[in-house]
Amino acid sequence: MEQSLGQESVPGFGSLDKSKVLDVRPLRRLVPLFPSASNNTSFSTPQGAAPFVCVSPAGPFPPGVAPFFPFFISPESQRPLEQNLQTPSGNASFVFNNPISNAVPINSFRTPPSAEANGDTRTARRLARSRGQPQSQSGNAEEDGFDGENTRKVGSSRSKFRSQKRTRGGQDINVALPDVDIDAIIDNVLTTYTNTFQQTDGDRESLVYAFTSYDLVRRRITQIEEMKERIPGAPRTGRPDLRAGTLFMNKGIRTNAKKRIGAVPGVEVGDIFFFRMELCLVGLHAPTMGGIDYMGVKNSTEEEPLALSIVSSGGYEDSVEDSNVLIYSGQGGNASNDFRRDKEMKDQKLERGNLALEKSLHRGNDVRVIRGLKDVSNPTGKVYVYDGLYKIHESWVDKGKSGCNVFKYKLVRLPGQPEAFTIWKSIEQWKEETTTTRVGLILPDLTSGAENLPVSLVNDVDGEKGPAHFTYISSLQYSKPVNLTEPSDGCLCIGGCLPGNSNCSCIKKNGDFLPYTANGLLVNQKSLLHECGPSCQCPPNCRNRVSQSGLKVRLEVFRTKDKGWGLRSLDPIRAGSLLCEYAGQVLTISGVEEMGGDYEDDYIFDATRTCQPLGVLPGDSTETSKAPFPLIISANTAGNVARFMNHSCSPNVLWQPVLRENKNESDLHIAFYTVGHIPPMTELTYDYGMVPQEKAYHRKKVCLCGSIKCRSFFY
DNA sequence: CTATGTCAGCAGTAT
DNA sequence: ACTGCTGACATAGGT
Repeated sequence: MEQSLGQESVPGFGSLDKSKVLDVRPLRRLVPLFPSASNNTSFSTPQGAAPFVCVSPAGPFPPGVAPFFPFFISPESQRPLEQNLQTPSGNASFVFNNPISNAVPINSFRTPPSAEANGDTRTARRLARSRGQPQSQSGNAEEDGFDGENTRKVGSSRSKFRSQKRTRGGQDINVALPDVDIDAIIDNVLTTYTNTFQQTDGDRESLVYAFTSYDLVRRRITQIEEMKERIPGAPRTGRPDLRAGTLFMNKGIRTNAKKRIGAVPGVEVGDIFFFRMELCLVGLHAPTMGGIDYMGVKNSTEEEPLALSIVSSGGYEDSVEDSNVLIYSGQGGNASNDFRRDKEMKDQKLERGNLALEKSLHRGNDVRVIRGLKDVSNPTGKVYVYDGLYKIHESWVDKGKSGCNVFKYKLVRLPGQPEAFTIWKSIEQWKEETTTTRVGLILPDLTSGAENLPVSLVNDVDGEKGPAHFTYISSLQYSKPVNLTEPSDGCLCIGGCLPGNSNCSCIKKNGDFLPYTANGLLVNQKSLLHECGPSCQCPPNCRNRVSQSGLKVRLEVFRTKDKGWGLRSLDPIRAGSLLCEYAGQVLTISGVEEMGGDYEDDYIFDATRTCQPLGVLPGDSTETSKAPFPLIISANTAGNVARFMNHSCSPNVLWQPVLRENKNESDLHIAFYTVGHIPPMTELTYDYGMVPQEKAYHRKKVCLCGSIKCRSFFY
């Protein structure tokens, strides 16, 4: 699918000699670096680019500059600074361009009832939703004891596992389902939320926390659901997005529960979402399915409904060439997408959302627009982009396909807002055109085909023609094998490892969980992740080999304003996605120490470094990453895109030690996963962390990440 | 592999 | 009680 893209879209670089290494100083550092004497080599870019040798010292961090929050930030240039301002005390000090008028509580914002009321009254029986596996013809299907009501509660006296044998395609598998207490996790999230955050509207930090925890819980529920899928008769919770949503809404782990006209505090133009429930959670758009959100607003005389936000998902043929204009169809009339009613089309009526849009046209209030697009990484799914405020310019009635009346509304984007949807359009073109005229493009693929996707190199900031040249390798290079302390054997899952299979030794090592969801998202950060490796029987596409599959999103090395080169993505990325691993040459400890104090390498990844745990499910696992043995990687002369990732004290990417099963040698890798959803063109950063012992190759550097949590230096 | 169909879901609004 | 620009999967149709 994606594999073919790489070579074909990179014309003219096949002749490049990847073995040529330019020796120039790295750029990601914030300390002044001056041209080294080492000369460039015969490597030449089409533009005759000179290797980059120097990064100007960055001045003191300018006051008032946007603090860096994880996973929401669009490129700085596209953000109005004042939107990110916060007082050090954590009090929200957002600047509202649109004063909130007539904020009204949502009447269904329930106060948290007792934990028992949280949805378990339902008897979700979604039985024959199998993916080809035989359903309950096995005799013991009914006696498994899953009673639906208590599955998620931790039974104090219950055994840790409920398991049963069943045959599947002649192969005996043992399905185990560890008890997981989602309610306890939620309670922990709630405690952190209420204790740590002010929850005043406009506090982006609490919004980010609620939002990130939501997806963590959603992934966790998904993981458990995928195990249950393989146990006949086990009750199915159904959609994890809704399930997690209900829990969060009922507990009040959400922001902006009051409806309002105009901008929503804490939500920034360009923020992306992957579920409609996420829009509800942050107060951007309340209806879980409906396309138009509105509320009654008091006029001088009476109350009238006004439109607040719309979600445009292309379901009603709304598209228009100008991406600042949106033609939106009213709601109603199309009974065809609802099986409960007849399939006839009807005339739309001027009621509900349609009436609100009409009133908003006359009142002239701002309307938030969320654009739904097909998600590249997950073709069945959608990604929602908050495209900022629009105004309704006109409305009319059209005849739909079946001759019925359809209301149409023309919305025009307010000027002066950060770019959001338009940048997506540009990216679409950049990716398709091979002879692109993109400003600042230096190389269409700096990997020269070494990855399955091209990685572009751009600089639209200054005159630098590119980073120091290095050999592009996509994984680790060992000078000699390292012996494992505990030699281990791989698993025997010939068809691939499946969730809940307690016979799989790799799954066992991960605490009986397959650490990834079916679409390859990391469920949670672990101190050490066990993937299948060379000694396993499973195929390369095994679900427990996510970090081995190469790049999945279109990455780009770009020139930052003050931090040298950086890494970003052209594609939107879901929370928990694999980004890449840290490739380079594995150094032996003794080898490094022999080099003594003179050894300087800014491309060192030392797996003994420690970071604040990130993206960890509260109450589930609070471990920080810990490698089972020392691993020092140098990407100085050979490495991959990871070497361009800058440090941040509020990162949007986490690193994770991954052990791939191998009998005789160590096969420890460092893989990077996204903490939250990341919009296109957002710089990707991780926490370089602290090192236990400062050595020659750990030089202290001044941090300019700009986060309110900034520790001011890193290694 | 793209389009259309099926179906349970849920928050919110309307009655 | 009713509504809806869901979301995941299944099936059908196309190249």
